[in-house]
Amino acid sequence: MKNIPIIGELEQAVLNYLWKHQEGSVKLVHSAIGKKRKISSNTIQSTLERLQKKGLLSREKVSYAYVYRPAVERNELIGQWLNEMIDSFSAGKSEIMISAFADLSKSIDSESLEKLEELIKKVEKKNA
Amino acid sequence: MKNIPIIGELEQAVLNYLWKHQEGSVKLVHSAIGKKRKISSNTIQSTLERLQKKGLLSREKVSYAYVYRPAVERNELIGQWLNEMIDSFSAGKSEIMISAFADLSKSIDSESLEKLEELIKKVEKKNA
DNA sequence: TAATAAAAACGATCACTGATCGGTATTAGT
DNA sequence: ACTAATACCGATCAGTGATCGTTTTTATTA
Repeated sequence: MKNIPIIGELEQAVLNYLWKHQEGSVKLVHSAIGKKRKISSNTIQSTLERLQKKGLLSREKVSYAYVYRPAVERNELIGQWLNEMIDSFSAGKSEIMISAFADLSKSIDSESLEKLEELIKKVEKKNA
Repeated sequence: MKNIPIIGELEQAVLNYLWKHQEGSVKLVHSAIGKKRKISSNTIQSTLERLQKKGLLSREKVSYAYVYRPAVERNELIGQWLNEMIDSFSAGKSEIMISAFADLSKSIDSESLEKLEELIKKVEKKNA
């Protein structure tokens, strides 16, 4: 649960692909995002391996190729990362929440607002 | 407004110090956090310079030493990072907000909850 | 079972960046 | 002008992401 790894640009793209498509082999991922970048299959392979070592992907051998899958949810990852950030800057969680919200609120939809309100009510009741 | 820099451990500590104390010279910062780490004044100095180059600190010459100050608010910085993170993972801002909130809600105080509620109401009115 | 083709594993290089510090150049007071 | 404090310069070292060529493994099939 320690060290949330910071990841590079290609790693990010690969993760995004896998979050969207559930799974992928070296070949698939290379076809999807490697070819446009004109990088070799090997580069994709080592990127997948790196992500797996970091615990962000899991893999399973199917026939004689690995199939990689995300080992963490996207939101979970961002949440952990945010938490780590907040802790290392010893910032107040509530304040961050609020100021982040003020920033993001421009692009938040009314449905989500309702969900947030519900959550808040729940927490308030619990704390009462 | 591009490239928000990721920062190292010492840089973090230095930033934390300056956020807490408003300002500091090389000497001061070194006394406060450099000595414990048994690192030279120069190391602190180049760290301050690096942060300044990144736009996270400003500085002003007082007599013949620089005084460094934070150029960004802590919350603002974290907010920007969070935003960048969310964008680069093309995640839905609303969902992130909600799931992050669910995570952090355990440690959020009632005062902050009220603030959040107010903010939400404001946004709702605007969107109405 | 031996050959083959596909994929994995290994390891090397390169670039960038944070941490670290020694030495040299500046500069503000006396 | 002299001196001490400080800034500036540049060098080294370590970690890591990106990149790829080469070697090894392995599942299939001839």
